[in-house]
Amino acid sequence: MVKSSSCCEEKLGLKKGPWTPEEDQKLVSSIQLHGHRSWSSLPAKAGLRRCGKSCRLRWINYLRPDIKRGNFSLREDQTIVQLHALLGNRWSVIARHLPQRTDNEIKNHWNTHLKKGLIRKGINPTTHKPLNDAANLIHMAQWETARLEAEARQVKEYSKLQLQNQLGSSSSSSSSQPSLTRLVLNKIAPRSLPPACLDVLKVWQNSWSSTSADHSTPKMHSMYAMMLATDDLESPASTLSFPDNVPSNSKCPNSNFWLMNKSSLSSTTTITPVSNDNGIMEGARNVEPCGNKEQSRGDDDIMVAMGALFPSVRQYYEANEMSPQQNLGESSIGVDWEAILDDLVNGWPQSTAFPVV
DNA sequence: AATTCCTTCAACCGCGAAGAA
DNA sequence: GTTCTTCGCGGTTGAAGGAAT
Repeated sequence: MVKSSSCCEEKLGLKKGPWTPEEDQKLVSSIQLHGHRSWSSLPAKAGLRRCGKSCRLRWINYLRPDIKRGNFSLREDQTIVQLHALLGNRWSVIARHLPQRTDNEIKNHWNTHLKKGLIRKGINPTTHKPLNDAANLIHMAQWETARLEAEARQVKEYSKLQLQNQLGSSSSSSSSQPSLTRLVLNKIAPRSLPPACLDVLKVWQNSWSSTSADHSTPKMHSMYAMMLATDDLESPASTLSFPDNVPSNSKCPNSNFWLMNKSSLSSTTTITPVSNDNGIMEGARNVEPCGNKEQSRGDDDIMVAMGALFPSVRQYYEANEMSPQQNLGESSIGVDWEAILDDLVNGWPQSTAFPVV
């Protein structure tokens, strides 16, 4: 198969394809000497006729000294499957929890081994639910319905806001305000309220109640994993995303849903949902903050979504005067996502069962 | 032994995000 | 505020090698 050439190699005559031992040696020597702060200038320094991108990939996926090669252990397989159930195909995030493995290696291992293993066991590798699970299809449909309703309401709400803003500020020219249509088409609409999570919660509640009857095998419902695996409670199919410059009056009063953002995260206080024996999320527990976590947590968006969810969940239950068992405990802003994820990987919540290969 | 089919995984590509100019 | 450059990510490809016919 003939691939189209990338931007650089055709013009500059750069080499592509498998690396030779000589090229590897040049790359390693150069990185040892100069580091790799600028991949674009590295090939020239190293005397390589490769593009910086190719050098970076070769180093990260193959030459880096802290890479563990060889077969994946059962423990690693389980970790990958569990994280995939939570995160989806976010290989780079998954790779952070397997420090000696690269995202590319994990991705390949998933596609060649783990995915097939799940299918053989009758588990949908995308949803991590049993294949041909009629109940799951219903839940998916409920999820999608809730999402569409929430998005429609958000657009409607924003339409009102736009109108109010335009009427209120005669100084702002119409051209500086993007049209609603354009906003929708460009997939930029603000968060308006009530938050989408409340729609989601209805679905979620149903999903829990439908499974909680099975006391002998409490399960973490896929809806939960699905929610975790989405950014800010959007479903994987969501077409909306949101800018940060939403007018403050469009945000939810009496809810800290919107106050939760990446910059608000700290490792001081923690909140984690806890399942009771019936698999119902019933409270919070504190988790000791992790030690020195060098890696950034900022891009773990789903963890932000998770943190954003629980205060709103609690409020939803309180507003609906639901039983204390279904409350979700105290809200807090600082969340130690590393600890939560570690807990999940290491078997928490105790009463929930992830699909394991 | 020759051929075809299948599996694996290193490497490439395009895209979006972030930062610099 | 806009344009350009660089980086990082996820999806995909295709060469190589093994298995099946």
